[in-house]
Amino acid sequence: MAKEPEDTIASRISRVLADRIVRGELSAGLRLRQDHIAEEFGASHVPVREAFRRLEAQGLAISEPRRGVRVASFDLKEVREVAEMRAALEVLALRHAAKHLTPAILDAAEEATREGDAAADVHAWEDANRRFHTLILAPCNMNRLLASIDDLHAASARFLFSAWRSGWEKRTDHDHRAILLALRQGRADEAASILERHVQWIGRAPKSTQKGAAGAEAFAIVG
Amino acid sequence: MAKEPEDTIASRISRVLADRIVRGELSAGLRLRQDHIAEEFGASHVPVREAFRRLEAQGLAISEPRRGVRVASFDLKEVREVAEMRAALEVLALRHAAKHLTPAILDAAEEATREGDAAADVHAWEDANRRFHTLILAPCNMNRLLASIDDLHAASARFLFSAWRSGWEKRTDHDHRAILLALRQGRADEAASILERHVQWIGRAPKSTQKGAAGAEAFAIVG
DNA sequence: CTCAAGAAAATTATAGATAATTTTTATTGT
DNA sequence: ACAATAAAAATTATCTATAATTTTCTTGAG
Repeated sequence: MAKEPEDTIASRISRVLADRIVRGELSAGLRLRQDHIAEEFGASHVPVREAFRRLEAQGLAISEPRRGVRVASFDLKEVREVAEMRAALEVLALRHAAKHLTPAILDAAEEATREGDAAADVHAWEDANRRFHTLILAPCNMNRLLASIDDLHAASARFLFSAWRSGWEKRTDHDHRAILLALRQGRADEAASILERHVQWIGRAPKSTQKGAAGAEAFAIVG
Repeated sequence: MAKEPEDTIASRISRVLADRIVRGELSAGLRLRQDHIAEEFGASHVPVREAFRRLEAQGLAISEPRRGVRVASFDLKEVREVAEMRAALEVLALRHAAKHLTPAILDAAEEATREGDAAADVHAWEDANRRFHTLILAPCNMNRLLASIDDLHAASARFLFSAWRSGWEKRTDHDHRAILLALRQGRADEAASILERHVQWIGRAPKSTQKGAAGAEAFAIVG
């Protein structure tokens, strides 16, 4: 059969831990004890430490010498920072990707949007959302840029999952559709400017719910 | 006396190796053998591996499972990618920093510009250049953004040092001065747009030298 | 003389062990 | 009861050792 995509234990551990942090299974500030994690994965602590360095670079954990590693905390200010970085970088990526977008790619992105609209829970929505963004940006063919955007997506998703307490309510993503329409019509600049606005909504505008009761705790979570 | 700023061996190794890669002492594609590096630093290979993970995240090294780590290679396409990312992110940083800039900071940035103009070699110039950018951007107070910009600066500097074969020739940085003037006069938007253009010159336009002999090998190296 | 097999050396990835440090718990004096 | 302090436990950072893999070297067939 095919080789496992990950050869080293360290990369597997870092991927699993990153996923747990993003999904909120490991909450902010929690101490990550290398021996315990090593035991859980049936490994020694050496690969665990390597995984830690990776999480650190992704901004998902912070490490203090001799005091160990903990899950990175984040506040609204940081969420906005990530949103603005995403806006800046995704616009750049889209500008370069635009000329390489094919109808097939745009169809796939439209399908991802539909899946997002139909998503039954926040995780399914996030998955479809990420797929949409990746589909229209990947053709820019700039690996470093795409890697940075990926890390920022993870940070966004982390906020999304942590902020989402109540049930999931389906809705239609008009921004995604507007972006696709503009791209189909060759209006790349307009697509980019919608994307820029779209991404910046994260953690920015208070969301007006039907009850209006959520108050200051509710934020627009899109992107 | 004061504690060393770096407590762990791993971070010291990663800093030294990063510096060597950026300065071109370790050339692209070179294999980094953990035991040799460990021996040089009088350490075991465990902290060396942790340093590797950090260099990987910074884009200065690439690692293939079981095949070791080598110094990352880079081509002109990647240099442009980095320049465009820098442009996007530095503009964002400057927009936020602008309102916090004091005359004292701008004076220090002007001094850095003067030092750059007077620099006797490319390393001194790069040092002053980086100081200029850091001075005017740091007040944005967005740590994640600043960390990303730092990594991109390192990549730019690496290209600068590698491309610079001939002797250093002094010149006056008009862009830096124009940015400072705009900032002093409260025209943040104009400062940002000059900065955007300024940074993108890296690796972009062929540089016209007095001899005209350098040809396709010469690129504008500023920023 | 070139090229491919196979042996030898080097190298990676991981485990297990240890000293130093930090955190937790227990203890004592007020 | 409470704070300060001392003893105990846990944890980190690092080193040394080892199995598995890759690279290099050697050698023999065509």
